Amino acid sequence: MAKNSKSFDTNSLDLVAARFRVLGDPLRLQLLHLLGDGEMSVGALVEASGASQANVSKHLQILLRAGLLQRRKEGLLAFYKIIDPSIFQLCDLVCGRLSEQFKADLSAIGKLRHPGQAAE
Amino acid sequence: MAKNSKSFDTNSLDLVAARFRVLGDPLRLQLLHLLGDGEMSVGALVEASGASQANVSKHLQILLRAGLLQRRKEGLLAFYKIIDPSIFQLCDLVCGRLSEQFKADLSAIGKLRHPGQAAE
DNA sequence: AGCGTGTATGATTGAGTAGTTATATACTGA
DNA sequence: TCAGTATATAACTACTCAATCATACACGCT
Repeated sequence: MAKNSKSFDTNSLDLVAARFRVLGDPLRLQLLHLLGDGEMSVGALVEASGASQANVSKHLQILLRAGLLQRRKEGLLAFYKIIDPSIFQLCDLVCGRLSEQFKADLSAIGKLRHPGQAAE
Repeated sequence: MAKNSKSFDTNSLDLVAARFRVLGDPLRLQLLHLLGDGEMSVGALVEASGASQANVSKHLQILLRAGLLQRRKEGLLAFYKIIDPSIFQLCDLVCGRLSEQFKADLSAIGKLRHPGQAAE
């Protein structure tokens, strides 16, 4: 019998957390977004992102090893593309939630100016 | 006119990445999962998670400041609860994707043992 | 072969942060 | 008031990791 009643073991939590951490970098999100329109070469991603070649390449490896990207070599060029576009659902969920929070925060700030009978 | 054609400015990417990073820690995911069944006190979370009181409290502050949790004080106790259960959709998406990848990896390993004309 | 281009990678540095320990704060009850 | 309990926080350590620089690797060309 398990010592506690958690329905997830530590290992699963680590895996999910690691996946979230892969998405937790602005440059990686930008690369994913750029690849949303289709396959691109490293050079094209470097130019479009404005980041250094070494840095772009390194982040592409991280996304590749995470199983989010696919790599195809053609002559000198390496083309990357998104394997499963469902990641964008993740980003959309986060974006939607963030903008909701912003709206709520703005509303809260508004209320601060009318501290009337705030029944909180 | 924007200098480039990216549809996201750097700031939005930072915000989304920061939100993903909040979810990128196993203990925070565990706390969120525990809170999935409803409001809990810090002490209860400490016991259920097995982590130290200081650590649990710190991670709760992170989730609180991120706008994922709500806090209610009752006497000595502090109760936390999830504001928007839609975060679990995020976790579900990630879990689903991860298990798909595992299945694919297993299948790939299987193919290694029959390098012949493996027709999947 | 050597040269040039595109991409990957090792070494290093610096920033961020998870965990611990100890302490501070807030509340309850005697 | 003081003692005790629940929670938050400060100081510290150790680790992770993003960015840069330099270099290695892979491929096409002449």
